[in-house]
Amino acid sequence: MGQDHPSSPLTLFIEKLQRRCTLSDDDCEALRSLPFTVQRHDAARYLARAGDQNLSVMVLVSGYVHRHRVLSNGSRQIVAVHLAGDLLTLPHAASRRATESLQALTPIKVVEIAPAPMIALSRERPAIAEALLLESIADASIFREWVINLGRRDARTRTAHLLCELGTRSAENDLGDRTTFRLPLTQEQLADILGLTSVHVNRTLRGMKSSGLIDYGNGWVSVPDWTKLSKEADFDASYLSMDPV
Amino acid sequence: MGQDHPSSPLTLFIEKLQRRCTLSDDDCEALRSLPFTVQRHDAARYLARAGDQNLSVMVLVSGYVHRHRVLSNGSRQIVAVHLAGDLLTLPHAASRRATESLQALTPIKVVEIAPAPMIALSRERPAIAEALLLESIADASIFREWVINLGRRDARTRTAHLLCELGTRSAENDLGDRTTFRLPLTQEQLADILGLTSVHVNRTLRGMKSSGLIDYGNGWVSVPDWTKLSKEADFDASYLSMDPV
DNA sequence: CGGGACCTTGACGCTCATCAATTGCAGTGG
DNA sequence: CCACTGCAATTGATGAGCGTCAAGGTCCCG
Repeated sequence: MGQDHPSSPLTLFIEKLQRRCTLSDDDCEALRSLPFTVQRHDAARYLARAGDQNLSVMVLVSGYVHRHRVLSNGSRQIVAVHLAGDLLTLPHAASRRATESLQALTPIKVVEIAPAPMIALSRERPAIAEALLLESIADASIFREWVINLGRRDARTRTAHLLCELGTRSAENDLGDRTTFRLPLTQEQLADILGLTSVHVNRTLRGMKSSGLIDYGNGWVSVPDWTKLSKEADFDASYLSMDPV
Repeated sequence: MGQDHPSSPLTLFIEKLQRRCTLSDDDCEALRSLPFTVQRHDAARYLARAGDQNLSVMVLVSGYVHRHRVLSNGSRQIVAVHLAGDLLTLPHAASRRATESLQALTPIKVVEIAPAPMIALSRERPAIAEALLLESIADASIFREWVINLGRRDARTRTAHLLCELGTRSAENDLGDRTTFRLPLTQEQLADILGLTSVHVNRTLRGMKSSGLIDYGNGWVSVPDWTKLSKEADFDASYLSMDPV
């Protein structure tokens, strides 16, 4: 369906893959010429629900998406935040049944690809299979960092760390500067990422604001002094960058 | 240069891969005939340290290994526990520099493979590339579950959930029954998995023991009533099993 | 101008951390 | 065989960090 020239909706995604490994022009062209559709969705729309089966492959073209689970005690935990350029459906490639839900945070555009051609392509082209593996490994690296964040950092450090990560990833995905980035999350959603309550997130953000660590409001964050914030956050970006340092 | 017949040290690993996707006899044979060495290490020995570069590919043949990071405030978080049959070095395949340390929990045997032949093999054989991708996705699924565990479950539920996971994974890796499995972790190490203190882990385990939820001691756990434990744990094994349900 | 998200703030309580002993147990060497 | 050592498990007392409950406040939008 959609096939913009010169910039396909997959451009951000392909550039992200190329930052991790080398894809030939042929490989990129093959990706771009996969049959796909572009879907638009409103904020809060579910792209998948825990338990869903037979999902298509989805790449986020613009906007923000989160992945979460609601527990039997009624609480919710967000396990991932996706930015434009991210591949959303790696976790669904292995198990038939999704274990978490995908939901839009903002109005979004998503590319949908049928699983079969995607699988066929990655079998034909080792470079693409490799890129997907590296993508999955990069995701896993972020999950492990979240485990560390939730396990061993207090509310303030934990919050600061999340902001550093999102700033860095925004910059990496070409969404701007790491010191000024969009944060389309309510304090309740931040709480569900950080394993806190919205009340405590509120106090924590307020504290960071009054210390001049961050400037925050209206869905945007700006960081006056990146070094200061990343020190408070115990943040080391190396878990995000896959290139040789 | 061990090359046992009929059971190669890679048997457990290959069987695990085959549970996730189909490998032809040729594929398996190709894996088995990769040049490798078998290393033995004592408990507490480091296989890799945060910051290390150029690591070889390692598969755990027997024993237990954990992956952890020490934070600047001195605390430690364990982000993974590996059982016999697990591939240990997927995270190192992408970034040159390890972000966490790998350390033996018990005396272990490890297969080491040079990265280059492994990479070459996965480029030649799409099925092997696919198996590695599925392995990585399965790992990531466990990490996300740990995020949920740390973020939104209290000490008792969280501990119960970990035990359910380790029981299930032990059974999956052919190390026995899910209701009676080895747990070669001190209470301090459990605390570093669960984001708690060893004191609190002690009280929690004690509480679970006196409720008859588990029987625990001497590096072993046995579960009198699996249904009861998994209810307390809010445990749903589907995040571990990659097969169609 | 009214309703509905979301943010903000205060008072209070509980889970879990901290600090500090004590006990048990396995290994080691005299 | 029995001190000696060292690590892990256990227990108690106290307190901090964060949760809970409840009540506004603010802003946007119809």
